[in-house]
Amino acid sequence: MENTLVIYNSLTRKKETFTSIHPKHVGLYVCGPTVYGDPHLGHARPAITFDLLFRYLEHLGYKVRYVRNITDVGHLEADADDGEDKIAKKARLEKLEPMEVVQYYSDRYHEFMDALNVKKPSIEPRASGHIIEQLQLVKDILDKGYAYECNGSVYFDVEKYNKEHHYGKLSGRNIDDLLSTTRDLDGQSEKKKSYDFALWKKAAPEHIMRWPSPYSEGFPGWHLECSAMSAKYLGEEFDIHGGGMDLLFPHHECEIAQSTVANGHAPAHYWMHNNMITINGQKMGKSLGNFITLEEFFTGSNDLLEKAYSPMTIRFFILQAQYRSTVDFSNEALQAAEKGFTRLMEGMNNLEKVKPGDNSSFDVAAFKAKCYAALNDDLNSPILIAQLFDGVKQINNMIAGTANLTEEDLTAFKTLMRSMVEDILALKNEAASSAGQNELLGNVIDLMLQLRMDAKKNKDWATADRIRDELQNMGLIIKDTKDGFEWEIK
RNA sequence: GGUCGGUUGGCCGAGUGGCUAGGCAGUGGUCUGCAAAACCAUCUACGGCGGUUCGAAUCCGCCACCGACCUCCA
Repeated sequence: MENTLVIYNSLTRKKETFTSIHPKHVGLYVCGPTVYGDPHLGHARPAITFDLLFRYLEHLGYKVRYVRNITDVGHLEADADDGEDKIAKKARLEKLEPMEVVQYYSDRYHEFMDALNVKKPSIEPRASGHIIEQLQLVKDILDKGYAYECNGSVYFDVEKYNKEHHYGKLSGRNIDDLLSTTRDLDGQSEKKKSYDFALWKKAAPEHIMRWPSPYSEGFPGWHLECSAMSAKYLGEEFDIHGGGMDLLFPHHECEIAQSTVANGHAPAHYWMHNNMITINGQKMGKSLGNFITLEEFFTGSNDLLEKAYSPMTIRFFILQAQYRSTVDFSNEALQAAEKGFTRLMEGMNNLEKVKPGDNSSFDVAAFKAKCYAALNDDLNSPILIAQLFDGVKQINNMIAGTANLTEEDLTAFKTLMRSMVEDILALKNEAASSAGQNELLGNVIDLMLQLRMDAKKNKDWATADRIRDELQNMGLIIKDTKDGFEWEIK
């Protein structure tokens, strides 16, 4: 009877019933953005996926501590052979302080996440603010003998670790396969094995972002921040670790190895990975240069876009696919999502107008059970949305008088629809909010349309049509309804 | 090359061993001074070849194609 949330655990490759370590509390860690570029559609996917999880867990009554980091240090440039920090490189190009770049893109990220109605995490720690914790972790791993120092850099000894643990258990790899498939990278010659990874990296002379350490002036390794910060804020053992599928290997694999050495056990019980957004069947990503930024979506300023798409359209578009499936971008799909979203929002508006009847023509409890069943099955948002469209159909039928609910059932139905749409999927009516921003303008438009109604009553079609056409030319959408009119700003 | 995943109707996208996914588009209808919008109804499907089964798009095998990871990536 109680809600039983089942989530797909990447670690076991199975759907598992979710049980939190501490009753009624959930620790959730999600890999956040690297702030050296404008947020794009790919960033929206994990943010929205785990926002849904965050909201649903809270809805179920859990107290959730949601930690999502900001990576502002550390990652190596793929095409650069100097091992230069990404952020430092961008900073030099733009003649800015690295922290200025970080600040700018962090703000941009937050701005667009707000637009997408993504709830802020409980804690948003920065890698650069946790150098001490990361250095402690390096020392700990060194002391335990699972790392070695070479020319001021410290590397994790994968081979040694693999003797007692399975390095690759998350991503389904084994150490022998890795040997033959790793490429040449900077510092490869310093490492004992190509699959060893850096815990601390000595900074090249031109490197701006650097911190003192017992090993060298340098910066922490690529995967260390998440191990350090998750342990700091959620404990050595926590419930759920999330992130994009592209982080599964090596990033999360390395995290597991580091944390396992430091703490004696693996960090997270459940690992969740959202799939990628594709464009023409290919992953949308920075390295491929085929990404569309969120700003471009919202303004339509990209050649690939036929028009602008609102934040809620993007959110709905992403929620229309289950998080473990790829979503293929196309204008056709976006426009379909836009229309579907509008239909859902109109249904929600109509819900307010529904009057109770003497009996109930459909089963609210069964409908409710279907909604929860969808969410409980590994956050199956597309199924939930399909159910909600059934709800919309019922709303419209009730307005038309071909369906009805008793007062008690109607109250339950309204509560359910609102909590699903507004609280859990976090979709909101954009048209209503934009009109509400300017009361004076709204009143003027209402007056004009009232005059049009009068003209219609007098069969003065010329005046009626003129008012409609001119308002439309100004960018309004005018809709006649049975007993009046509706309008919105396009 | 290794590992993993996918292939559903015009498009997107769920799911399941036999019972309508849903949205968009299309078609028919209702409403309407006209138009738009809205609402109602409705058609087209499960990559190929074998196998298991009373029955498979759903399970198994093979093949084809696509993608992800193996390098920073959401």
